[in-house]
Amino acid sequence: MTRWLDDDEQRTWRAFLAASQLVQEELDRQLQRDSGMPHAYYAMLVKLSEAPDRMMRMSELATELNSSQSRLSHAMKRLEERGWARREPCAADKRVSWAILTDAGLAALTAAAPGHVEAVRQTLFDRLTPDQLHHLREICTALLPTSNPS
Amino acid sequence: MTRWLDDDEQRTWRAFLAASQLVQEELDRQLQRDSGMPHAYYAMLVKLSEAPDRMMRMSELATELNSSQSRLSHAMKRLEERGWARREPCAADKRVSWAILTDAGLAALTAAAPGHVEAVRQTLFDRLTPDQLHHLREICTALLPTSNPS
DNA sequence: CCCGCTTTGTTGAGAGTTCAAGTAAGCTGG
DNA sequence: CCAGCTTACTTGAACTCTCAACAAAGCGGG
Repeated sequence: MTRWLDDDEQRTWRAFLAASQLVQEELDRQLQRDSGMPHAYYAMLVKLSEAPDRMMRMSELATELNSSQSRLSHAMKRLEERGWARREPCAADKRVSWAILTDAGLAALTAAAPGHVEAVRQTLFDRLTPDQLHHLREICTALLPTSNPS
Repeated sequence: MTRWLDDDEQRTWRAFLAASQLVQEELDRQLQRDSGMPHAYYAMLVKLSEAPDRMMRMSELATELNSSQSRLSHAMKRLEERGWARREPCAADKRVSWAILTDAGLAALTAAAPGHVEAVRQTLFDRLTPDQLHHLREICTALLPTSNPS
């Protein structure tokens, strides 16, 4: 007995799918084109830049980014190759790697940020009313796992 | 003069990003795990199944799926390998390929649908109130290009 | 008619993601 | 204390996606 979607639900679902894909792809394309990095890398740079001493444990970074450890590990390898980040072993717990944002990485982030923010405005904020933005935030918060500790 | 995001906007943006990634990844994972196909393939099967004679031109399919032609072409190759679809040249316009859903493809879709719909309910509909769903639909519609013919 | 532009679609290389497997280190109960 | 479970992270293979380049067919003005 499948609980199929009715017509209204279908339309809502497809609109949500299309809109979220549109935004993600638009943002990814902008960053790739203008700054030569995918959005996933940008997010890593942001998180690291906000951390004390610009460093975080790999697993902590993965958690905050809702990323798999595998993905993060591959991505960090690329960031290291570009000189945007480096890894250091942790003396206290030898399983742990510290991910550290380098000066070059911070510079890359600083260079990329204005164009990215502008794109975010154009694809999201400029298209919605303040009321809609308020609703959107509540809706998205409701969808996130921390708000649904079932 | 970058129009930076204020604190409120930051939170809205990050919530939206996290929520839309969560839903997309959850749905993709469910389909891959239970039916051995990525969500992109599922969407192709759905569109073809709704088309007259279960066939569409490649470019039309790409447009409706908001997909690049390249992506669609690669994906269609896979679907053909699995026997879920086939391509036929169009006599009227020799540039065109018809993408056609096979019986096996329809069967695969039919088998995958219940689990997918259940996952959609669990990750989206069951977590939002009717009011929120209404708002969500309007918000997503506002984000889509057809509603912004600037 | 035909040269050039557009449309339709494919292909290959490069890059990112996923999944499963593997390594190494910390922890825990008997 | 040590066997076994868990945590942290890495690796390689398979797969998808993107981008640029390409081919082929329609189209349209001179």
